[in-house]
Amino acid sequence: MLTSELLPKLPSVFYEPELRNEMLTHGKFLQVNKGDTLIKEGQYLDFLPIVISGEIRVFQQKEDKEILLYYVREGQTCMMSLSAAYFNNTSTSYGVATDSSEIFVFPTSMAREWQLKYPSWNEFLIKTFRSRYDELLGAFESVAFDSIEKRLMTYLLNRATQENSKKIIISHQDLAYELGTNRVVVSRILKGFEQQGKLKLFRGSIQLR
Amino acid sequence: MLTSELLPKLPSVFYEPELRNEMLTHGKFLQVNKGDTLIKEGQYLDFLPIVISGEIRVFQQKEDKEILLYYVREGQTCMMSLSAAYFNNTSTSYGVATDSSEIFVFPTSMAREWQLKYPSWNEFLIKTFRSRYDELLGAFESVAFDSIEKRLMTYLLNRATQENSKKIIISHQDLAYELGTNRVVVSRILKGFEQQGKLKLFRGSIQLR
DNA sequence: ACAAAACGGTAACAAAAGTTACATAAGCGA
DNA sequence: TCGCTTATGTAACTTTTGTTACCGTTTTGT
Repeated sequence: MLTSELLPKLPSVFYEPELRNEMLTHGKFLQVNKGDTLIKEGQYLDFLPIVISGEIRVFQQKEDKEILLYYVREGQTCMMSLSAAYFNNTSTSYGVATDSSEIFVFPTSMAREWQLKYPSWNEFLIKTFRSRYDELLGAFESVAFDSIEKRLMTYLLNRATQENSKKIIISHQDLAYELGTNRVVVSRILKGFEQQGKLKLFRGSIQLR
Repeated sequence: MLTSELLPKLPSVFYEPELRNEMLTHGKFLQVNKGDTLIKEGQYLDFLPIVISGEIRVFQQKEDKEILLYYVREGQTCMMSLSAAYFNNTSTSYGVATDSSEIFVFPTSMAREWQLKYPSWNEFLIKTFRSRYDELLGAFESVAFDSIEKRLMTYLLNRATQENSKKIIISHQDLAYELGTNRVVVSRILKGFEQQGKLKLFRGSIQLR
């Protein structure tokens, strides 16, 4: 239902009142808990989610190895859902909430309709495709060209920037998951960084300097 | 100029006569030679190319290492051009003709206009985004999860399928470039495949069984 | 025909990353 | 508090991949 208190919650991209009304009519807000799986490989997606608050971690998985693709944050939607929306494909990635998050979902069938009706929605779609593509390309380059040592430092610096804090709260094991490598490898490299004075290690966190 | 002999040359995606007319009015056909570089990293793109015949190889490069992203073939356009068309970005990939090819180019400024005017063009754009994304994701997975041995075999099998021939004409050095590795590594693995009876090696070509 | 370039084989070694194993310490729940 | 789980440290070893060097053969350009 369209109420004045819900309206402000949709990202400002959707500035056209008419589009906002349609979104609120056809979609709904959902609360997801930390650790909830929103998208699984092979899953058929009939809804399209926009993140209102919180964060969704999107990654690839194969056997027991996983590797980070990107995060979906406030006002963004995810690529797999989008493309599934257009081609009735199933997802090939996983999406898990890293925090308790609020998302807004609506039927994929609306996405195409709106694209023709609302230039702002169309713009949003193209922008999403583009930025997700760029992020994936970045991840690709990093995996294809960089050593694990470099990827690890890049990850830490990105987190620090993103969270605006030099203290990064994560275990070595989880770092290994993010990079698609092994805990022992991560511990080894981190210890090296510490000895070079680049950071300080604590149980469960890393202090960058 | 719009002539009846040129009309059939545009891919059938653009079935709307009006769109075809516009394309032919604003764009032109270009002949490129084998080895010509169409797109360079950092290059500003003010045209959007559609491949009519031949093949464009799109890859990433960093220092002296390069690695294949995908090929642009008949009726397709490339992601970097597309996204550059929409956001005035420069390219971060390279595009080189693997054969003498014919491409159709038109100003990027038209792409946005047409998107609102012609559903078929819009469809083409979204489809391109989607399929390029999928291809990139495939390349990512392969680099992230597979050994070079597996990637090499996958590459050969793909080529065989694509060209509908079990004889693949390529040197070890060029195979190494495609996979972003070293010639000696490729020779070593290929020799192993040969000893396992999976293929037969010739100078400049590989015969799959 | 001749020299130069391209192609492939292979050895020997180096570096990067993954694996196994075991140890200590910190936190946590009953 | 006690026992279990999680987090980390580290050694020793293996596997994978990359590097350098050198060889002979084939192809190509002039």
